[in-house]
Amino acid sequence: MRYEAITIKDIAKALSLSTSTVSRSLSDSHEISPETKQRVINYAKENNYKPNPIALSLKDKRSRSIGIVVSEVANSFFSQSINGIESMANEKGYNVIIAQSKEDLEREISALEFLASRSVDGILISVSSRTSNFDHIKKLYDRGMPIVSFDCVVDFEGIHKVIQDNYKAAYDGTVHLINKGFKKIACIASSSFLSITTERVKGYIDALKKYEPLLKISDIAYIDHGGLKAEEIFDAMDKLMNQKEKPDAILTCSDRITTNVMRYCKQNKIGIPNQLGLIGFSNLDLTDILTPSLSIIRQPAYEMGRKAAELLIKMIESKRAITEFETMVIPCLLLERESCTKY
Amino acid sequence: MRYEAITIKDIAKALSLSTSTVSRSLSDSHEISPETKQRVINYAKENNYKPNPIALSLKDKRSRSIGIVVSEVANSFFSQSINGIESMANEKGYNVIIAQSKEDLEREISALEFLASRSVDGILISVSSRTSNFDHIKKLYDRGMPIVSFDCVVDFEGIHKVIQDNYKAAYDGTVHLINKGFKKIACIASSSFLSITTERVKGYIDALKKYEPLLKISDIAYIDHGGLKAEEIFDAMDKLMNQKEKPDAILTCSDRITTNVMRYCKQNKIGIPNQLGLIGFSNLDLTDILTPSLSIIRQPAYEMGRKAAELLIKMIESKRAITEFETMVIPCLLLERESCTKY
DNA sequence: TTGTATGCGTTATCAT
DNA sequence: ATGATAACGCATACAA
Repeated sequence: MRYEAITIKDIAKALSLSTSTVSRSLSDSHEISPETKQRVINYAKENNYKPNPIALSLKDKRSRSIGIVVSEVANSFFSQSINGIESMANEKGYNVIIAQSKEDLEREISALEFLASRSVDGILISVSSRTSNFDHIKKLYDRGMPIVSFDCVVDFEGIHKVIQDNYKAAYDGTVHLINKGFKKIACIASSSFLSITTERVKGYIDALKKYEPLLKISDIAYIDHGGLKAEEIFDAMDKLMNQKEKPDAILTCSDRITTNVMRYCKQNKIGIPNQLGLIGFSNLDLTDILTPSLSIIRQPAYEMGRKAAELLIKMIESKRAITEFETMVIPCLLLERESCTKY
Repeated sequence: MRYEAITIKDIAKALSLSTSTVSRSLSDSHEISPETKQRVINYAKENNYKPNPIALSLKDKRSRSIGIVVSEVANSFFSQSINGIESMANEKGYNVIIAQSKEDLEREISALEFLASRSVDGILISVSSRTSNFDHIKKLYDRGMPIVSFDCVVDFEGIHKVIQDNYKAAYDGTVHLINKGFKKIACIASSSFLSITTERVKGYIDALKKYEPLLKISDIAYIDHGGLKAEEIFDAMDKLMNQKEKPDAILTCSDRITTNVMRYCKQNKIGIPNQLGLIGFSNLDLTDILTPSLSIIRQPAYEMGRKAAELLIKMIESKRAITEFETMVIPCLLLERESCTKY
């Protein structure tokens, strides 16, 4: 025996009114007599009337819900993003439906279809690290679905993007290592076709160039599948560390890469920073105390989530694209070892 | 210009059929001629027809979505739980709507109302650490909403619960410290009225009792507000460590407590385990390499999420409570320092 | 000021 | 084998 919510019809019957009178009373229409209005409102309140959102959705052709597609919920960056998205959505009266791509293109496509067929009003997506072709997203976008892309962004004409200041963060991080006296700085990044990768790598290279005479050649390794498997990252480290001229420091360009490089160093008894300098993108709680010397680039996950959700809802409610800008850039936070304790 | 999905009506018009014929063809009714059926199916496929889930929801009075209420999405335990919930829900054709209580009773109540009014078919909840009264949940439950409680569970007659083996994990963890030779083991736990707290503390005390002659008196500190603020945990540590007879080891009974005790030790240069033994509940990635001696109790977040979702969906689809059992207990995993590298 | 009728997309129950 | 109609809950254009 499932709970049956009270409807407008029930109220109408109880008060011997028509449904339209009840409906109008509840929406505080001025064309209803004060007494009737009060009677209805009182009865509704007493019986805890709540409009059925599904009926409203059917009528209005909108569900007041937004979909999120990320590769993995159980990832500190994304869970913090979702936190931001949820808080903004909640403020605006939307709810949030989650789907995971698990770093897999097929699953990403079906997640999008799933959300679209669930009639969300709009979608926030950070593409998987295996997504090099954006046709499935463009198709949906072209059919009119409001979409905002964040972090691992999609790149085609017109779509709105919310990103971190990847270039600057990587540049500053590299300079930080240089200032600490490291001479041969390597870089480990994600899939080479992701914009976050190319931007971060560019920041890294530009920093090296600027200080070129001081430095040995650069060394970049790419990890292709989101670094879901630790081994791929360990292999990259093996390769880097077994060279004749091995690096004395590393810039790690994703949460998972940072974590697993630390794990690698631990297992192979490579001291940080005595034997190897390290600065990495990471949103994991605890990285701040991991070693006395680790510096971290915190990604503005929460803020990005809020901004992306705000933008998406604006698009939904204006019923067409916002034209003011296309890409919103949010700065990262460089936590140097000294300031880590403030966290 | 929003994308308008094709409807049964459109198909009917295009093929000069009635909506009922189209509907029946699509549901593969035997009372439709094979030719007509094929024509409809082909047309539907070509035009990418998808039934409108909102219309179905209105008709069937079910939305094929389940709500989740947790204190905080950006928490490794809960994001892993959500991962499990999402994967199970996805398999069963449900989607997942998320709401956060932020460790606040008011927000928990409104989150529940929000979900109920959004017509989810059922709710998974882990109550906030400020929730000592379960009336708001019982009310919803008594009105017929299927609810499964997990982790921080609700306790009233009849409600299904999915929990960790809190007692055993705390017991084993304490014994682990005893076996390592620690003599005065303190315990820091969450709100004293939460079942996870009482169970864990009981495990801790029973372990101490068993080895009593060897050990000094026990020492328990409770952290009341989910440990959202690090200071509360730092204060508890100050108090513990400034006693005449300070502990030589600590059992930390939540993710956040474990993290912040580590942070406290780092800041106060307390070596683990030389100056202080430590074993703690934690699902944070990286804790495994934090110090060479840290042992961890991993909570089965993903599995709990899957089990809880499975149970909830079973309740929803059977349209009444499952009567076989009430509480499902899932074991934790004790990761001792040696085995941590296997993680 | 209030009531009646219609439509949102779908399926079930009647007809035919 | 197919079509017409009602119903799910709500809002609104149209009548009265």
